Amino acid sequence: MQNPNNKVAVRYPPSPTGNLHIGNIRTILFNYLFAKHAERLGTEASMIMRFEDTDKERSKAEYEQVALDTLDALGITFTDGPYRQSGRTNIYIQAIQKLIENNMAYEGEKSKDNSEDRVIRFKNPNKKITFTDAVRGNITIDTTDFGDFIIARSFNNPLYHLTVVVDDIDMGITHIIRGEDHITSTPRQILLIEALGSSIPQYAHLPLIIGSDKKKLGKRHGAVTYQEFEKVGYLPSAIINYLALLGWSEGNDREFYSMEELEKAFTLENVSKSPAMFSYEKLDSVNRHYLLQLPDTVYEQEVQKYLTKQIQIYLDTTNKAVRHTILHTIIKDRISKWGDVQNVCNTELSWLKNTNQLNKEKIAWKESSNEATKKHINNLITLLKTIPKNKWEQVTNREATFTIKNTIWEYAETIGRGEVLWPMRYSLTGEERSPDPFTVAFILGKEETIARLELAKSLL
RNA sequence: GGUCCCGUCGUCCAACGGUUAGGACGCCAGGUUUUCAUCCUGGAAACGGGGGUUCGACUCCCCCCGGGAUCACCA
Repeated sequence: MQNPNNKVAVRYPPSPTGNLHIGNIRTILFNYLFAKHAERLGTEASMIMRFEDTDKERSKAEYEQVALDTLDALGITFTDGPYRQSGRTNIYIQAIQKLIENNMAYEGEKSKDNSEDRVIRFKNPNKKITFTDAVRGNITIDTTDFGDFIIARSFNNPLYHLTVVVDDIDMGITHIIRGEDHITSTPRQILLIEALGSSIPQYAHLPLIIGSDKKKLGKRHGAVTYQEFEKVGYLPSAIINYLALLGWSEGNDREFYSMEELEKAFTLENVSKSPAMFSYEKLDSVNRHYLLQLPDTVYEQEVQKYLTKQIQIYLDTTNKAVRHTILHTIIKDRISKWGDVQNVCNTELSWLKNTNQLNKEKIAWKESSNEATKKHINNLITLLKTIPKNKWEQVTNREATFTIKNTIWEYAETIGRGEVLWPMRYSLTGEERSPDPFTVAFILGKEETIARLELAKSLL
């Protein structure tokens, strides 16, 4: 653990060459959690936002804003920045000059493109570097293989390895927490740090998030940027919770954590070493958990944004109890994320608009005869007619559903539930799958329910 | 191919020398007011292989095998 008097500084260094994807976010999240955890223990912690945009060809300002918005949406904050490497060229030039003066770097042969620039190479001392990784322990790599690697295209065109090192030193970064894909480049950065006369920070290399093919998660694995997840309708709390558990656990079987709880529990020691496969199914299930915990008012407000136009219009014309039943009982039971709402509207609620054609063959239950079914429907009509209209259309709660059920139940039990209930449900919806017949009848109202039953009866 | 990293159910994580190897997702079965969904209960499902060390190894060591990352004038 950190000494309370120590400072801790981490950085979020995306390069704005595309939207933040799930791997970037997980790395940033772990940096954030590490810093916050230290802070809770009394250590002064700073999180530095830094855009690494030295690749002028691919970097775009719009991506920076999207990245900032993404972190904001997820509740991941930073204390310094955002900095931009493109605006810090002078610092890099100074570093390059210092290296050249100290005979640790030199101008190499002419750049291979058409410019007049001469590349700057680092004079590799060719030695073995051992560093301690907070996740994996000691790692030793011989830097001889790297040769005199290039650190800048020209004096005012520094390259990645130089800029990260200079920035990390300049910004006082104490902990570099990044993806496992950076392990091999760590020694060459350490070489640079030593040449610049600074001390080596603590490293922690996180296991990669992989796709179902076990390869590093990327575009070809489908939706991987936050924007895509947002569009499909995942909750930030679910994404955070799921991502935190991809490559980390408290050491027990706990499954759910709020951001605050993560801040309290997170330690680098509990980060796992092996890669983690991303599972949309598991994310769905975590998301459903959080969806169910939303307060009714919040849920209703959000779910409306995803309703189909027809359902929205329908809900505007109906009473409170029906509206509540559709939103909370029918839809909520069938979605794990907002993006599922539309599909439920189109399938499980298709019967609301009364355009479903009844297939005569499907009205009767299994081996049941049309004749018997016709009789049951007729009896149902008789029973249902005994329910007063005002009782059917209870506006305060779903009591009407139970009234309908109670009225029919004894008959259904006597004859056989399937024999009676299937024809009723099918006649009302014209669908092989739908909510239960009592709920459907309640929503449809007395007149419509009886009309549909009469229609089905006439077909038999 | 060189170098480096990793290796517990299909997947995500537990068990850090002694457990019937545990939880979750998914899957299967049964149940809960007919169907679908929800919910409940139950079930199948793993220590990559071989040597050691030890009274005792998933846990420690070595070898093999397997998977991945990285080897840019990208970051």
